[in-house]
Amino acid sequence: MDAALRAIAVPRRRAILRLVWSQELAAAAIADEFRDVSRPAISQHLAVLKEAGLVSERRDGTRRLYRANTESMAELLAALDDYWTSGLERLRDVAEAEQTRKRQTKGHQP
Amino acid sequence: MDAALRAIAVPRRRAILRLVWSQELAAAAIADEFRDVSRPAISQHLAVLKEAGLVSERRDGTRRLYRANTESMAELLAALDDYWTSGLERLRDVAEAEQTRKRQTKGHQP
DNA sequence: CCAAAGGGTTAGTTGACACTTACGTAAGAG
DNA sequence: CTCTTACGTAAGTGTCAACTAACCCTTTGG
Repeated sequence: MDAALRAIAVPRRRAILRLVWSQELAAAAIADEFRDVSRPAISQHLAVLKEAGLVSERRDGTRRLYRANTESMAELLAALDDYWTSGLERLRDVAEAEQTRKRQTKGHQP
Repeated sequence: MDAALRAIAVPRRRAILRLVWSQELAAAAIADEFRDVSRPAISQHLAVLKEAGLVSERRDGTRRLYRANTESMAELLAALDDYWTSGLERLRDVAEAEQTRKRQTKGHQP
């Protein structure tokens, strides 16, 4: 959940996600939509989104087609809905925040 | 929406939000939950959450009681739900632009 | 009035990250 | 094989933000 939330916290990545929400698009087609940013920047954003499980990649020759993983997004929203009301995991979250400060670069998902 | 998303993208702030989700808590009481971080840090997080409209502040003497604004959170989730499916008319243009570019590069290079 | 409790604010540091340019790599086309 | 297309990766840079330490407001009690 942490990776997905950090991913969509960046406006540019939300815009990318919206572009590939209802159909597959090649990396170049996505990059062409953002003239104020270089193509590698878009590629890096796509890598973050893929790492967070929010988009899926499919190869077609030299091209790479991206598509939003709407299922993961639905799961994220459902998880957010439950997050605040489930008091049982409060202590775990405090501990998690503690870990974040000490080992800032490492992340893992269950 | 941008401010709220950036606010909950930080694990520490999510933990704070959960603490004040179902109960009012004073700043000191919140800070006491996080032993690995200083009180001013919590105060700054609370300011960010308040700025994003996710928590409300109430003064009681010298103390300041915070509580999560559950309505704002519901609005955020609703806005997220709509975000991806709105503005879909642009996507067709993007797809057509890609097809046009493919045809042009295949037969004619400027 | 004065002092303490509660808590926000400022200055400065540090690490993460969104970007850039340059290079590397895989898959057709000629 | 060579060239081009389509993309990712590496290295470097600048900016932002999460943090700490020190300081500065309010409010209440004696």
